[in-house]
Amino acid sequence: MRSGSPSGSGSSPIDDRTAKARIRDTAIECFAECGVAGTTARKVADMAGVSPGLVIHHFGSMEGLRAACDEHVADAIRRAKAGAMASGPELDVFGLMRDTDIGFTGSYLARMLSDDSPAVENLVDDLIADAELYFEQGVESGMLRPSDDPRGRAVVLVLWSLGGLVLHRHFKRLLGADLTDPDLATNPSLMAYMAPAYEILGSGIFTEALASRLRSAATEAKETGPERAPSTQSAQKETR
Amino acid sequence: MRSGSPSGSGSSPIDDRTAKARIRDTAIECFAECGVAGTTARKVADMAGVSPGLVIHHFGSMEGLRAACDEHVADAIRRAKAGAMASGPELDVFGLMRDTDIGFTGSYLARMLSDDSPAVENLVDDLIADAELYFEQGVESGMLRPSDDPRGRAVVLVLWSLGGLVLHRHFKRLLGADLTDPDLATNPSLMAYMAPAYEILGSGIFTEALASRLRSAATEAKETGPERAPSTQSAQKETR
DNA sequence: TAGCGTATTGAACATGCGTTCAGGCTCTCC
DNA sequence: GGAGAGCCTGAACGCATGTTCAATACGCTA
Repeated sequence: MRSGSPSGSGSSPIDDRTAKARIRDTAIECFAECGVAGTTARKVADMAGVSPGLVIHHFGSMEGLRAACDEHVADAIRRAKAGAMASGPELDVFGLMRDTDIGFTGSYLARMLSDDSPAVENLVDDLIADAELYFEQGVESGMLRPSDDPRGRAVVLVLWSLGGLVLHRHFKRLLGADLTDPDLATNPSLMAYMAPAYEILGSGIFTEALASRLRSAATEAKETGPERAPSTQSAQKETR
Repeated sequence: MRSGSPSGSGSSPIDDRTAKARIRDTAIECFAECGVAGTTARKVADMAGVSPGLVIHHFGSMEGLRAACDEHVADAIRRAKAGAMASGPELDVFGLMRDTDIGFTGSYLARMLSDDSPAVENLVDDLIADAELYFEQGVESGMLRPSDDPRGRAVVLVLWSLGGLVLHRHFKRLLGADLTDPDLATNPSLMAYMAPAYEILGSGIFTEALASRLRSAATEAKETGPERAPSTQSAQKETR
């Protein structure tokens, strides 16, 4: 097997990555496609063309490999976002992966978001902080409506978007839109998702009649005191 | 160990479930808490107070157990929804779990949604069909705005909601709202999630200025022809 | 009471896993 | 040229897993 040493002459245009980098990239692909449980050291080793022992030698354990992948993907997304931010703020969070050039970033993130991982937690926190900033700028420039709870709105919108990414299989099945497509930016099928999403974000779904009813119910609930803690839903369920 | 036969006199108020039912319920709890990978036949058997062999004897294999749990949870949700529908349609999809009295339904669903499972797929399809119906009724009664794409809107809203359920750990961490709380209906902390959600669904987040800009960009894109396939985002990214 | 079928056990099996380790290979530097 | 360091292999180990199976306990029917 070829050594793939980075100190080589560079005459080989095929694959000049370190074996360690190759293992990491392969693992990201494998985690994204098979999930954490379906990814074994032997499978990664086979796909990367190395021995199982080398996987452990470079990353200490499978947990270490997983952590390295988390960090690498989080960094890639952060870099992409930083680049996007430098060239102008964005108003939406749906195009998170747009500028990330690593193909499996979306699928990988989709897998990892539902697990517990410090790196992913930090990434989510960053995305929300960024979104809150974007939204603030959007409000100032008159593009976005102000919110009673800017942070809450950012959290809900980012997590809805990321949740949609996690459920990308269902979106693909139901709308034909693949949110993890590496060529996200140029994929026309994405419109099946974006159009309804922008409709909702554009004007909401409630009519003014219902919205005012909900508002009055909420204020009423506040005045009655929080100990009754009636959910907003109760306003809709008065027929029951 | 006690037999737990269902043909008993019924004098034992402790647990009159069949061993098979006990295994299934325990497995749902275990799948919900530890995920598919973390759930082993021995662990389920221990928690249910039976031998590992009995788990396989009743369900054929771990895959069979998983399928039985899927079906059971899907049925429970469907039953709850049917009951709710009989007493009046609901306008939102956030209270999906509200009437489901089995504590781990929410957590279980959150785990299973991101995997592939025919039972869960059917359930999602049903939820979306129901939501589309609810929305239609809401439009007719003047509560909801009509949509250019009613099905697309239903798909996006249901999957955003379910995606939020999958990411419940992040919601809990960031807003303190636990979407998988068995006592969802009476949980006041849920407001931290519901308030921003209703704000977004109430009036959207775009101002009329941006909305009209997006609309004109979309029609322009349609007229230019689909072969260029510019995404809606391009309207926002003209500074880049 | 005898017989039968189901429920249940606990020991066993094969498999695949993560991980370890002794050793070979290939560079680099003295 | 020789020594050393790092990369890498492949066989091995111990372990946990899903599953099988013979044997036992129980409850119902005749």
